[in-house]
Amino acid sequence: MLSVIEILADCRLFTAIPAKSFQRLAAMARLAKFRKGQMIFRENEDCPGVYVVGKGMVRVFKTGAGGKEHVLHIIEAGGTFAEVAALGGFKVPASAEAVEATLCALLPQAFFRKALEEDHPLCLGMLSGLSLWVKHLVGLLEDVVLRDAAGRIANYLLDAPRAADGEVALPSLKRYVASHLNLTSETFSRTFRRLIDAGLISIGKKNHVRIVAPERLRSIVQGILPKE
Amino acid sequence: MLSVIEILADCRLFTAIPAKSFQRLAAMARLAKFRKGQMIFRENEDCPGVYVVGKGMVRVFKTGAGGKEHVLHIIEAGGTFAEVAALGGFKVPASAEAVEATLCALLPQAFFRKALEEDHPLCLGMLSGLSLWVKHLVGLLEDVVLRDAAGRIANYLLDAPRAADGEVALPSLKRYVASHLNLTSETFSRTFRRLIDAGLISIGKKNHVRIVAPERLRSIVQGILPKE
DNA sequence: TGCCGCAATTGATCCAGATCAAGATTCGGA
DNA sequence: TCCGAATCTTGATCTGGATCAATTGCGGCA
Repeated sequence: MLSVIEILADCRLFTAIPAKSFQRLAAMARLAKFRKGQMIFRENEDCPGVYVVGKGMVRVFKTGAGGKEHVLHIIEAGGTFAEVAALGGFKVPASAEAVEATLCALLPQAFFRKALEEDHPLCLGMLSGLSLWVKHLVGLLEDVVLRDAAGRIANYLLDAPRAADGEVALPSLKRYVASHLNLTSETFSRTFRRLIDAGLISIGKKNHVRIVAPERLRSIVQGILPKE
Repeated sequence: MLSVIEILADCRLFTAIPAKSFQRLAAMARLAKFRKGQMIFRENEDCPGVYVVGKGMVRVFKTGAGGKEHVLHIIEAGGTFAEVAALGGFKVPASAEAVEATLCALLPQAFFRKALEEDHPLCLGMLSGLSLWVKHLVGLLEDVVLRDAAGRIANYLLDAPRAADGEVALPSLKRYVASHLNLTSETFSRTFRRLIDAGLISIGKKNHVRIVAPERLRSIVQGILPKE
């Protein structure tokens, strides 16, 4: 079983902070455990604090009229969520659910804000973390607004972290990836197929994708979609 | 002619910071003037620093394949742009153009980052400013992804700042508002008309809109769209 | 090993909003 | 005041992706 310390040490957001700040964070954190499928919080609830994922997977999503969902973010080990609401002190703007059994470290909101006020390096670290998050959001927006289905998928594949063998692993259900890209799973499936048939990618085993022709993928991202 | 001090004093982002920090910012700032239609910077250029608008209007937008544009943000007096890139130290992720003759204060990037490193209260202020910006972006994303044309316009009108007489002023060209909501100006025009015909809003003079039935508008935002 | 249930694929249609194409207004400048 | 250019409106058509509807595939479990 992971400890709070281990979880925090693996978190990107906190890698750049000095040992002393780290100690203080670790001291205030507590473990939070969630079953597969369990809701962590719902849109508009008070923000409990900053969550750091140690193990498992969480999806953060907005729900619209008629129950339609849009996945804002899929967080795996080392990632954080609810930082923004904790920082700004407002209600959480989206819902979070554990996609599989998940273990998190929770930095309670009040403690966290206090630490920020007293700890300048931590503050700086958070600033650069946040600015990355904004960049990511702008990228997402760009995706949804300026690219077609093939472009979004291509962009997603090129941006995704590659495993050692050069393949990218799709996180959990394809359905969630589709929603993240604002596509239905049907369209995702069809477009994915077209990319395979065109020889741009091929599937390895079990949710793994091999990128065969990165340059051609890149041109799709730019909006040059290949004829059928 | 506005001075740097006056511009900074009117800026929301810097209202919460102590006098001393303010002085230091003012000392490093310089004025930047732009003609109507002038480009301020283009996507992927180095970030010159943080711009604070004192007078005029700036639109920040992304350009996609085939020259399609999407307006991320329209900034008027008191607003800032390029903060995120300045903070994170990366290239600007979008282009900026002066929609009308515009006067800005520019806080050069290197100075600004230095100030952040040494000035804790400033840092805290920026953090909460940034968290608001993230919230705004998430709202935009929600808009584009979960709402139809009528819902987006209704939401925009309800969120927009009201003038003293309860009317909202559309910033400059309708075309830019449409692009901000990811609509063509044709669709914007048509949908706007439907809202007027349904008696939810009415037009005052010169780009001013009166909200007649806020509750009904709100229900449209939720996704209940009124029959023709 | 065979069944059950969820996910993924595939096919057929539908629709909101884009695009194309004219007019109608508005506004700045001489 | 009038003119020209740009914006805005309105109408007709087109289309990417959504929706509806079966199948197919796969992983866990008794």
